[in-house]
Amino acid sequence: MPGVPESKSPTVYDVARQAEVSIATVSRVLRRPDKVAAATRERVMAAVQQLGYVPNASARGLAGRRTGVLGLLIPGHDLPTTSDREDARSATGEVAFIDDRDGSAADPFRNRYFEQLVRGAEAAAWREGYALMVAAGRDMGREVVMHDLAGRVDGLAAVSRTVPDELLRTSIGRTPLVLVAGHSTADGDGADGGGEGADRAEGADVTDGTVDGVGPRGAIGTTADAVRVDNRGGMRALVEHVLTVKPPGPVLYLAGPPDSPDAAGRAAGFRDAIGGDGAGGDGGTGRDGTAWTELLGDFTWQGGHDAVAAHLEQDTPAAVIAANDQSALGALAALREGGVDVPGTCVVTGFDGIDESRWSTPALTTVRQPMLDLGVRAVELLLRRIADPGAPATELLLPVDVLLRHSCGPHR
Amino acid sequence: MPGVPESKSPTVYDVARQAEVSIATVSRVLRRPDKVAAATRERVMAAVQQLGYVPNASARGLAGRRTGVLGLLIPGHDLPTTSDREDARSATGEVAFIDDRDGSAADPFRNRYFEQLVRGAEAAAWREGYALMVAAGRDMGREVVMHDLAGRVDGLAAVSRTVPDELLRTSIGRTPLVLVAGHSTADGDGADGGGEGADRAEGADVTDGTVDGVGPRGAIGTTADAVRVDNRGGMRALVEHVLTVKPPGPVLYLAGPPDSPDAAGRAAGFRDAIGGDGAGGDGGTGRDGTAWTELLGDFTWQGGHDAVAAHLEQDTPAAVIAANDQSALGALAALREGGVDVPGTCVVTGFDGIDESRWSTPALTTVRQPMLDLGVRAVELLLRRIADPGAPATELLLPVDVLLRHSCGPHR
DNA sequence: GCTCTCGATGTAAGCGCATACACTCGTCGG
DNA sequence: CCGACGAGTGTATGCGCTTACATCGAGAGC
Repeated sequence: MPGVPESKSPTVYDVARQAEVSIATVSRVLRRPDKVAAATRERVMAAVQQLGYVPNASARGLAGRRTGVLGLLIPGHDLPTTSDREDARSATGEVAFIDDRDGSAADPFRNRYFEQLVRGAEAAAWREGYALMVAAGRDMGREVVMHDLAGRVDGLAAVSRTVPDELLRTSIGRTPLVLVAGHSTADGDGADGGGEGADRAEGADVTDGTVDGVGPRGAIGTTADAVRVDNRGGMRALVEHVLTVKPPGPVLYLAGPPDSPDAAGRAAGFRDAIGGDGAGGDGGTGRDGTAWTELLGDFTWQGGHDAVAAHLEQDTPAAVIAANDQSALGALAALREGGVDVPGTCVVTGFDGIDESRWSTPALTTVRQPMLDLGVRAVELLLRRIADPGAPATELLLPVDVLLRHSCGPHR
Repeated sequence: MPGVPESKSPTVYDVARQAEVSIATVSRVLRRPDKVAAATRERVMAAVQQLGYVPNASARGLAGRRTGVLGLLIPGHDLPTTSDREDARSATGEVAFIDDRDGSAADPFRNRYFEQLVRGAEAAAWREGYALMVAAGRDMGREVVMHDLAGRVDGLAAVSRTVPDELLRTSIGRTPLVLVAGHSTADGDGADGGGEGADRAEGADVTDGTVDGVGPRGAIGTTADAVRVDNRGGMRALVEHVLTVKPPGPVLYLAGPPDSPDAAGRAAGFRDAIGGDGAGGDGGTGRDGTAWTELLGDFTWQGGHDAVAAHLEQDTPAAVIAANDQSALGALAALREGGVDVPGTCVVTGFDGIDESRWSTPALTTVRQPMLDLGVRAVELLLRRIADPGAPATELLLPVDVLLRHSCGPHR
């Protein structure tokens, strides 16, 4: 290519020569323009433009001892569909016909909330002058991912349980770390089992280096910051609302599996709201006199359906509070089969905000995790930690969004 | 903190000293282990472990003249909800009650396919030893984003129309670039208006530095690689399928707005499939004798509904092929109102694969863009370009997925 | 008129790593 | 027994930038 200076990218030296200044001045113009005389500044800027100079981030990172990059580790696999469908299809290069009559093929990443997380984190990072690097935790080579990532970033936000705590601790080394409570069905959080008061729902910073090990903060828990979602407070708020709008009559709480931290947090929220006696049992009378019963579910449609159907044999509830959407949808079906009008006779609520909840009949009132916010807060926490590595571990408890829909009747 | 070596991160020098070798050997152990004697290698690895050494990516990038990072630029805004809901909410720290009876609040990023794109790109990048950096194009400071990004990555994949072509060209400079056709409703592609043959649908590489300027490749088009989605081929395949399963009777094509490249590509696909005469008009007889009519829609529910409702006054179609899902859903409603059984009397198809299509009654057969694939291919193309900067611009046309659902009856 | 101060700019020393090249020392063919 | 060879390792340089420090002038203060 004769004549065309297709050469290497220009460097500060090239700019300096062009502008007839030293490289230090070039650097100053770019980093702290106020430290340079206006005339000089303009001369340098002109040279930058003219040469199409783009600062080399590696060099900057090396010299400045910071990369200006934050990492976000989300759950994921190794191109799950690539080796199967994708590659096969692409090889033939033909349109694929997919039988989606059961709705299963619609999306390989159902309820894909991570886009929100990424966007929130990216925006927050950018706002503070950082770039965002994303990586998916994979089954194979996790150490490699982590190791690699750790060397590239100034700090790392990891969706909890994406990689084992153990690995986090060893691979990460000195890299600031923030744990992010992930999608509720994919991990545990909200296991706020202790005796904390209602103020935990206020989203205030809770400084604690000694949380009891439950939840996403295991072994590493005591040394890492974390952003969590307030399952308990969300359920409490939801139930309090339901109590004001439901028809007169008993309340049914459709619990989740006992070993799920999510289920535990939500159950605690329910008890907070219903109040009264029976806090330790499976039923009782709430502080406002409302009778309530707790049924054991397993987070599945069938489980919710069967439990409620069985219960209908003996009693008709005025409200079914389910610990998640799937079981709420099952309950909805059972009520329909039992001829119970929803929301006229009985209101129903779910938890999680899965896509299906929006399209059920009636549409399900549910609770959504603030994924965008999670991303934003995680980054904010991370930046705070980077700024002050010595600060005590902080836990942020984010309030949820309650989505009021038809299944709990007219609102307000 | 006395005693605790909370010092800086260890470097190759520390490892070298610990293992009693030179830094070159340490580097070799990490980069090309086969070049080092087994005993030495183990000694070094032990030191690495012991010190918790993590290579500094900036230094590596500087010395190696490559960052090992690819950039992905997706459309987006500046925390759209942050300054409003998020910040307001977080300030109070309380659970937000959102009236979602109309379904509008369910998700700030409806039909958010970008998670797929990111995952595909990330996985493909990782597979080749690269990390992925994502950035959202924002209204403000685009130059800054681009400039910054350009200095950080070895190559950049940009969803087309995320930033102006102009900016791409100037900011990017020498950085390898691949354009990615974005979500169909957000940008244009498939404007394969030229006289290309059916082979364009085969997903083969199409080498052309001289595409007519339509579509995402504007001024910069002739110099950048691109990955596109085959709207035309997708519609053609879909229509061919419909012709084999529909009841006897005429076909209605519900077109999109004339100025949309998407609409143009899909209309062309329809004509490819239906064949016969009338290729230039708004109706005719297909090559298999099927009568067809084209109605002008505008991609909206109402437009689809009204057009079909009006048409029903004079004729009952055996198939309604809509240029997108929204208008297909409108058509579905009009048919229901008109007492036309779907899919018994008339089959219906959409295009785009929006969430609603899955939950309509009957569920809508539609076409989905292979976002995961798009991400994978974009990265592959990018890597190819990085490897051979001098290669002619390549355009990849990806086949779509047809999601067969109840609205087009029993399949096969 | 001379020193002092301070703003503007230049000089030069790394930042941590990869790698070309030099060097050492067995091994092997002759 | 000697030189060529090659595997294994060390030395030294530079990647492009930031920044502490030195330098230089031009007013300000006396």
